[in-house]
Amino acid sequence: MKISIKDGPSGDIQAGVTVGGALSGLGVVDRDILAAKVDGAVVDLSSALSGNSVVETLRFDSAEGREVYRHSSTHLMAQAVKELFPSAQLTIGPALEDSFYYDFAFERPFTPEDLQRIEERAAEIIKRNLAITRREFSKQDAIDFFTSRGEHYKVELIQGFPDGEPITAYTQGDFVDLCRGPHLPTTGVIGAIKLLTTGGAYWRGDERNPMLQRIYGTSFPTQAEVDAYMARLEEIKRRDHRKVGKDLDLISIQDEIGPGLVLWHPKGATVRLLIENFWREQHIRDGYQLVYSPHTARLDLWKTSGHLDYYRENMFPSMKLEGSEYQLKPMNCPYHIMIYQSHLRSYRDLPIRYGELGTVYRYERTGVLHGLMRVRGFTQDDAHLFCRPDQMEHEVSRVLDFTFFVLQTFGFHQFDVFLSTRPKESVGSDEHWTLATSALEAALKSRNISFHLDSGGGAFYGPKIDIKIKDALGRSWQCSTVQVDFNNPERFELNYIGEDGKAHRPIMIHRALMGSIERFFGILIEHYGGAFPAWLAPVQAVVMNITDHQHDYVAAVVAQLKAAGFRVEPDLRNEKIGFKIREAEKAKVPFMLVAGNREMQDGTLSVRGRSGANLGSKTVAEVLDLLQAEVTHTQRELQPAH
RNA sequence: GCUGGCGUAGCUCAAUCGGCAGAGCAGCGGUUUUGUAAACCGCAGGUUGGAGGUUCGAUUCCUCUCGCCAGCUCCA
Repeated sequence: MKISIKDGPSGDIQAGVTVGGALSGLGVVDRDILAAKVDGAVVDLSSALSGNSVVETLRFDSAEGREVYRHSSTHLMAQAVKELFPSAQLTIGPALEDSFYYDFAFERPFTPEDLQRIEERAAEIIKRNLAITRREFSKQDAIDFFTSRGEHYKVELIQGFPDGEPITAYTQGDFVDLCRGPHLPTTGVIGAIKLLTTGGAYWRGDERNPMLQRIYGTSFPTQAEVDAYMARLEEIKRRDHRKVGKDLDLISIQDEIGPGLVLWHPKGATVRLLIENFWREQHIRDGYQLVYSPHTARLDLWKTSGHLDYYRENMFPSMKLEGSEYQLKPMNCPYHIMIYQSHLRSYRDLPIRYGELGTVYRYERTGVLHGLMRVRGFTQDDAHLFCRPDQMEHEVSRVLDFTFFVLQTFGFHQFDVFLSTRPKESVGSDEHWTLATSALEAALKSRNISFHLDSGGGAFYGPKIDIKIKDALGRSWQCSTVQVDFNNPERFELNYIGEDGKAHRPIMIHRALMGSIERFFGILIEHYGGAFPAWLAPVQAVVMNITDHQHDYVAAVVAQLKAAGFRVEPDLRNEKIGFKIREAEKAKVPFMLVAGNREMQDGTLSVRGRSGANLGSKTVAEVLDLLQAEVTHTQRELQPAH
């Protein structure tokens, strides 16, 4: 049979030879080959070739190769666990993006000491270099086999599999695991394994099921790569917005105030103010009308909107007042709808775009609260667009342009875009769903945005586009969302008078660019590690004197810089210059302006950039230009694309 | 909400077996007048998250409770 290796040789190979055999037969000998893709399917190197095929070799540099590598790593870890803790039962153990986990049914949580031992045992199993072999069972044989081994969770899994299809398991030494594969040829292929953490996880992800013990780990071809991965985890920890937020005195969340309720300290509030000012300016420029709405409303409003039926478990309890009930707002939409409703609208009025930095309150279960990322009171950068069906695609395109422009201004340049379509349970006609979904898709295509399809992932009231940003550490965060809503226009009986003199129902689009200011701020903190660009830095420069002689000079310079609109603070304390520099560095101030006698005589300042850059001596006028240039650097990006 | 872990000074952390709650930094008062990431001396700082219990005696052991952390589930 004819075998051709992708990007490699090809030739005749005897039928029935394994992939690995074919590779070596064609002279492709490479210990880094982990598995192969034959006619599109990822297979073991030990799998047999049955006919003419195109074989693509998979190494650690491909996502599929890494998946096989991590998957075999979970088996390696599971084998180590079974050897040390025979009573632990196997459940499932998949590969993640750059790590893996395995869930065990075990009578107690694993301790860090256990982890240490498991890791050592895993390293030992690597040294044993056990062959990893595939085995097929009939369903009944598989059930008998795993029952005899006491692996009751595996048996439950097998029972859920369709009848008649062969069931596969992989064996390495005494260890056998139910698994579809594929896997590495031997345990010795794994270079370095590192176990990370333990935690609880429900069987099949359902909180009514028993709690299993999950162990997370990672593996790489070399120890150096493991070390680099661990260093990255350290960096993530170092940038944690909860730590940086405290260190830089930006925000606090205090027991006395309540969980998930954020206090914005002056420096955090300064950054927020800058974000909000930018947001408002740009919205006005982009044709939005800004509105305000109260934090509470009669409960009836939430009955009409349907929130009481669909969202109650996420709402704060209502409060009684003067014989009626009031509800703290979990959403801004009903208010914007009521503003729309306050007049009879003409087709000429549309589109109407209402924007609000609207603070909402949602009851989140205690276990899900997380710093600024998940809170109970937060401000959405919300807007609701009311438009005619024929305007939908254009409006969505505008929102997309606006979103990318805003996100890029804040230093985010990588995005993952998802288009979510109709879920099983939904309202609205097929016609509406098709119209809206194709409008969203057309808008994405018109902007040449590549996206992933999340089939059935839409809201019950309409399809949506979600945009996830990637931060400096490559992590994804969901912020922006554009959602079409068929539900609210119906519930509130929204109308506009068309050209034909008749009432028509407008389309409503919900959208948020940053999502929540709290979360976005948390992401920004971690993205920049607290070192905000000059236009966002709460303090842009600190002017420091070397001795008391320059006291008045520094005070005068600060006054001058402040008058020019910059956020500048003096540091006139009786401290050595090294100490003042250290404090300003710790506070992540972009510029440190030092004045000694030399500078005072020349009317200059010695300029130090963040993290030690010596920018030399500059006159006060030159410093003003420098600061202006830094701020304008961002402002240049502020030109909307349309 | 569930499983596990943890709450000690503003911050970071000590305190042996249940036996006088301690250090560094920050703060305050002095000394020092300093050249690019930590000058020196002194002072002050605590209901050990909260409530109850065991005990001659509880930061330490037990119960409850509040909060935080990790994981699960859920989400902006």
